[in-house]
Amino acid sequence: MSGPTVYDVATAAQVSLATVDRVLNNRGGVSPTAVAKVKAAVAQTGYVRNLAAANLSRRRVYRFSFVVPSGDTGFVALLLNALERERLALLEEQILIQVIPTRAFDVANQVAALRSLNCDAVAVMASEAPEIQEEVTRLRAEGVRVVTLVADLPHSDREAYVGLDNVAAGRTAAEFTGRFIRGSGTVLMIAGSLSSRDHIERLMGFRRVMKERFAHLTLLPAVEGDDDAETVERLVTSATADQPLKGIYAIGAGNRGLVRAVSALDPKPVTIVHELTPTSREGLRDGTIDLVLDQDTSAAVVAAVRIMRNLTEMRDLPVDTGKIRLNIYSRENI
Amino acid sequence: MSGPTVYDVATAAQVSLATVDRVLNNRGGVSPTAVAKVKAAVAQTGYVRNLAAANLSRRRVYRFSFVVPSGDTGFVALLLNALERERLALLEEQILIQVIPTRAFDVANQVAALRSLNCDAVAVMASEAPEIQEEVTRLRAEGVRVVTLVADLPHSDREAYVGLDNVAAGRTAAEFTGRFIRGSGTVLMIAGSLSSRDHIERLMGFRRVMKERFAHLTLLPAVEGDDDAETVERLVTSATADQPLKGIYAIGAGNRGLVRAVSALDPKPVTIVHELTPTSREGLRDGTIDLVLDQDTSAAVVAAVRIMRNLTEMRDLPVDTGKIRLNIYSRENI
DNA sequence: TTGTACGCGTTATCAT
DNA sequence: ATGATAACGCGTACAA
Repeated sequence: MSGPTVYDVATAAQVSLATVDRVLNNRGGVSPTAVAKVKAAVAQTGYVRNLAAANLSRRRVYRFSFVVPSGDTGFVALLLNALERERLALLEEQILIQVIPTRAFDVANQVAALRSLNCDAVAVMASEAPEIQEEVTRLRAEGVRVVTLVADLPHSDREAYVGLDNVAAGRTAAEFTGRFIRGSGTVLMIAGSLSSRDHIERLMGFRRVMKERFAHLTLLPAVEGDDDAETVERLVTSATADQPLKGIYAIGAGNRGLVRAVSALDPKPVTIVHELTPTSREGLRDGTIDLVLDQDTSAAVVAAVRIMRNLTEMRDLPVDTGKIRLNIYSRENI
Repeated sequence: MSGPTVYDVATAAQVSLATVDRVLNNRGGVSPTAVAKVKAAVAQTGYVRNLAAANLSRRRVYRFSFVVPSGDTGFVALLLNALERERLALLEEQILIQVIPTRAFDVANQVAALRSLNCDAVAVMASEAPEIQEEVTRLRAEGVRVVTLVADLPHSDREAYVGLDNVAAGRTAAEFTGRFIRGSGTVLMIAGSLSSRDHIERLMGFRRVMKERFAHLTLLPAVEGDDDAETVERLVTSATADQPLKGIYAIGAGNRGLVRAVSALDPKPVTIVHELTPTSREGLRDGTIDLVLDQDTSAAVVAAVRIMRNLTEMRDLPVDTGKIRLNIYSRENI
């Protein structure tokens, strides 16, 4: 009923189970003729390996760590939630995940977190600092597979990146900003930090499309909001003191402050932000925010785990893609 | 190393393996005291079931069918591709999927397909005809679990629907149409068929938001394009003969014809279509199409399978949601 | 280079 | 109502 097994393959190939196994998992040490016989038998019987049985038998336990900034609001909160939601289901598949919170922007702390690791693979969300890159190479040298999460470390030894194509995200933001704005005017870009790679990439994409397709709009120099509500609020308020704003692209966190500032403006600027949090959702609903560009945190977690599993399993091979789809939310589709 | 097993639970609870199993999978026929003991033991030991072992042991083979219109272009082609892509991975989890192609709009043919079924569950994408609804009730009576795919049959005995929230899709289309269009003017809506529920729902949502938020735009009566390129092309051309169009919302298939017609127009109307196919992707790239609303076919297949498995497994219980996320594609994020 | 035999954790089939 | 025990299909020592 349930398909041919290794045993069937063995009989068909006239060899033993062990030989079949060696061929199937190409462990070597098998005569060419035996290899051929087994391969023929596999083809003939239509054998497909039973994953459940395989996993059970070798009872491997995967130990994966997630090193992410702590935080109980905004995007990281969503990420941590997603992690907790997935935890049990993953446990049933013998995947143990450990979440190691770090302090955002505190490189020493993040390095310490990476140092204390004891796992098969790790997903890191950290600043792009030399110390951290070094830590990554060290981990890799020790045989730990590492993937970056949300913010890439492209010049490190990381083997995969899971997250948005941030340049594309910026381009998309620009496209909608440009198409939503009536007439000409000025646009403000607020990054969280200008030394954070993902933010810089978003800025790049945004600027480029603005220049290519919406040259009638003026871009103010990008400012840093420190991912902090108060700072963001202040920046918006002071920018509007000089001239009216037609558009705002908020690249980082601190949307609570943004919403406060924007709702006080009379011709409301077209406002596009990142990450679908309770705050941005509310902003969408009441019209303060026009569009939310979101990266699905559950999808990110799932993708990261899948890549880490493939990595620790096949030692490398299939280059799994970690691109997370950019979700666009507007008032009508939240 | 790899966590407590049923055996550990049994010892801790001072009962046999069989009793533990009965409690864990609530099969009944266990004394309340035993139930309590087992539950306590589970909590105390921190037992988590090993999925691989479970799957292996019950070696159930799930037989799922997908009844979908045949077609080698457009949306169904994407769906069929997704099905083929998933097939192998699903096989490894003892899930056998069979795809049964039908002729679109040919009710007799679809009924025949449903009649010939031999499986545990089926995902149907079919017209909303009484004969089909009847067939669904018959299947259900025979113990086959049925879910609808992409197009719902809400008044049938189907147990779940996997697909878009079509009203929300229509609302979203309207929002972007309204925001992209400059000034006032008229908008054309082309459905595939006005007796197809998903299309009607999209129309509803579109009309409602247009009326609520963009009353300065005039809606032409919806026309039927029969999901056919030639027809769609003709409709667009004849509509523009009467007046210039500011916007087009194409709800069904036939985008090749749409692209041909639109690219001949000089002030190009804002054009929003459904499903990311090679044609619509190309339209996005060359500017003929402004936005593509897409439902991820892989996601739909995965969701359908998950629901069918849960359905055939737990006889009902967890009301799994089959809502597929609406993906919005523009020129900058394809 | 090849083969044998046991164990993985769960479910299911028998008895009791 | 409860318990013992045999599969399930694969990986892997260990033996030959």
